[in-house]
Amino acid sequence: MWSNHINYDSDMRTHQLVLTWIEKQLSDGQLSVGGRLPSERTLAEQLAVSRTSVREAIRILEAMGVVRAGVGSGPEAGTVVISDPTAALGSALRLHVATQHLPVSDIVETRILLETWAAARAKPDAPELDLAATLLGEMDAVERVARTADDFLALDIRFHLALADAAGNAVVSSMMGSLRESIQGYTARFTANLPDWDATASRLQAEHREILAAIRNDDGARAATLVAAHIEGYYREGGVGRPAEG
Amino acid sequence: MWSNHINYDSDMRTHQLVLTWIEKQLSDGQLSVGGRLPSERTLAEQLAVSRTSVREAIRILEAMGVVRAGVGSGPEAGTVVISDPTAALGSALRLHVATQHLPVSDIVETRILLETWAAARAKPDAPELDLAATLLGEMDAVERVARTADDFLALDIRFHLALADAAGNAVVSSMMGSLRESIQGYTARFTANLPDWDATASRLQAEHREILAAIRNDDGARAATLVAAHIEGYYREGGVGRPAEG
DNA sequence: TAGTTGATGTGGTTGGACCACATAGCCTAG
DNA sequence: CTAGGCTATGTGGTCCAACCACATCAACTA
Repeated sequence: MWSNHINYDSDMRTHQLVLTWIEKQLSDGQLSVGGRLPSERTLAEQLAVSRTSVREAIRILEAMGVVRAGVGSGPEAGTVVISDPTAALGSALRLHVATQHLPVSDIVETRILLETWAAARAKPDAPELDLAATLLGEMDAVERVARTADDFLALDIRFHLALADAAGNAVVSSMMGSLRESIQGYTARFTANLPDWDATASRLQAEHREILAAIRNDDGARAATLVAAHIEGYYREGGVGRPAEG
Repeated sequence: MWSNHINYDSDMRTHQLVLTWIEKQLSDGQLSVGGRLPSERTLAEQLAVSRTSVREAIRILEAMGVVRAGVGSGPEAGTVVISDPTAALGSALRLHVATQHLPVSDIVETRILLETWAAARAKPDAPELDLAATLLGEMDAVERVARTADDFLALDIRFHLALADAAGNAVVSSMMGSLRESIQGYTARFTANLPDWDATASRLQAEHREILAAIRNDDGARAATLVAAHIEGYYREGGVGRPAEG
């Protein structure tokens, strides 16, 4: 029933045939990250389909973050296999938020779930924590010099992603990134309306340091608690998107 | 007519322009689930692009689970807006697993995380639990009559998804579904090799009933513990350890 | 009245053409 | 001999004009 057998004579749409062929190349290891697909014209000829169908398949893979297409010649050109799961998940989540079928509150709630788990699981000596510490310093610098929320938030996102990465689970990392991306505009919108950004930034930084310290002390439970409070507090301060009572 | 304020950056690829236009229609509520897009030819003319570019955009939306394209005439034809986030996330995860950049162990781990949370959060009177109970009965019937692992597993998946749905978080539900889909072939592969399927099925059913009972008793903590043991035990029985990482 | 048949409109597919781009390599001026 | 410019080549990006299979509906026919 779940056989991996490919029926090339079925009523499958042409671009799906191409898609299946490429996915099989990936599964079999004949194509891997960094590798390049045959040119669109070559692929069309090999699979006996039109270039249009090949392009539709490639467009899907591009949207999924599996390939990157580049014009011209040289190493940057052609269609090359990459691996950017966050792009695909983020686009999908953003689109479905647009259809009103994915409440922002559910996204925030899921983010808390994943990030809390990551904080609890992160090892005190994870190298990603060094990056997180560096980012904290940069946020301090931004606060002293420019005091712009945008720059601070960009670093804040990278800090939280670094914490998630420290848990060592690629799926959780990707999902975290995509969740952030899908509500990025939403977050920035009410951040701009905060009454006292400097105070907020200072508080966020203090909380960041507490979280990092807890992880460094191997106190996963405390780190998780702090992370949950940190995120919930931030969104509550914006006066929006409070997840259901819990 | 379409006096939107989209930034028509000249460096944007044509299909992305179409994508942006459609996404804006969704955000503005001028397009919603159940609604139909203009025909490909009409859309091409309105946006002053080729039908090819329109089709590439639609192909992406289709892969993202945002639209469904149907030929012919009538209510089932045309390109209609749907909302199937699971399809997009599942395809993306499956593709990236194929590129060896998302370890199956990470997916299983994430599944345990999400499903444990869902079990702990599900309300005892959630209507989805009735469906879960019905599915348990059907699994019993399958076991008595046919004893095929495939049919049983199909119901098993629906049971677990029902539990996830009971938590009332659409993002978690979608992610759960996509995680299952992405490792479906993987799961079925070693299930076929289990030494005594009947015994395994009976044990799984007993555990299912325990989990459901715990949720009905409003004992979220116990339900979560049972779910974690249930999933971990299943994958362990299949002789699947954590894939070597390095 | 019941069945057939054609018109209409949908997405699906194809081949060909042209464009912008980026490299590699030849080729000329100095 | 070198440095610069120019051309050949190959890539993806875009567009067009067909044709197909399909599904409905309305007009027509027995």
